[in-house]
Amino acid sequence: MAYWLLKSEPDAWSWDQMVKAGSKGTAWTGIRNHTAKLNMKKMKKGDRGFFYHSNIGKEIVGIVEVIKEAYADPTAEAGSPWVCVDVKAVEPLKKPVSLAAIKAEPKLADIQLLKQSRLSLPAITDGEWKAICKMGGL
DNA sequence: GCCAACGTTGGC
DNA sequence: GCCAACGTTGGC
Repeated sequence: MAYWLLKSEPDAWSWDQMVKAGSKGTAWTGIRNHTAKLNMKKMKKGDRGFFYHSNIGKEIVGIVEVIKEAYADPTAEAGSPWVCVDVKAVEPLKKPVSLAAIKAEPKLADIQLLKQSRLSLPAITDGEWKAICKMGGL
């Protein structure tokens, strides 16, 4: 089981919309970055990810689960290499974990989210996952 | 194959 | 609105 962090601008797609999509989930499309694409191809059904609000909020608000592995992104040009996955909301964090809190936590100093701030799909290690869940009250 | 210019993301 | 990080493009 691997862990990920999915960035989304709440203006475009928020946690509330993720929850409303229910168990059918939604396609997480629009990734146009090769590092993120490679990570997406590693995502397996059942993997979990944090749902992070970028720009507005700048905090982790919930947990999602991969329900469909990488396939051709329907929002990309036909024949382009871009892929997407389907994810569904699992549960919200009891207490959102802000970017400031992540930066302040020594255990999270090496987290890819901070190392590559522009990457929309960083990986999360087991240790980081546990630490953030705890910070989020789970 | 290098590097400058430029565009985009995302935090502040 | 600014700027740092960084990916991409295009000239050489």
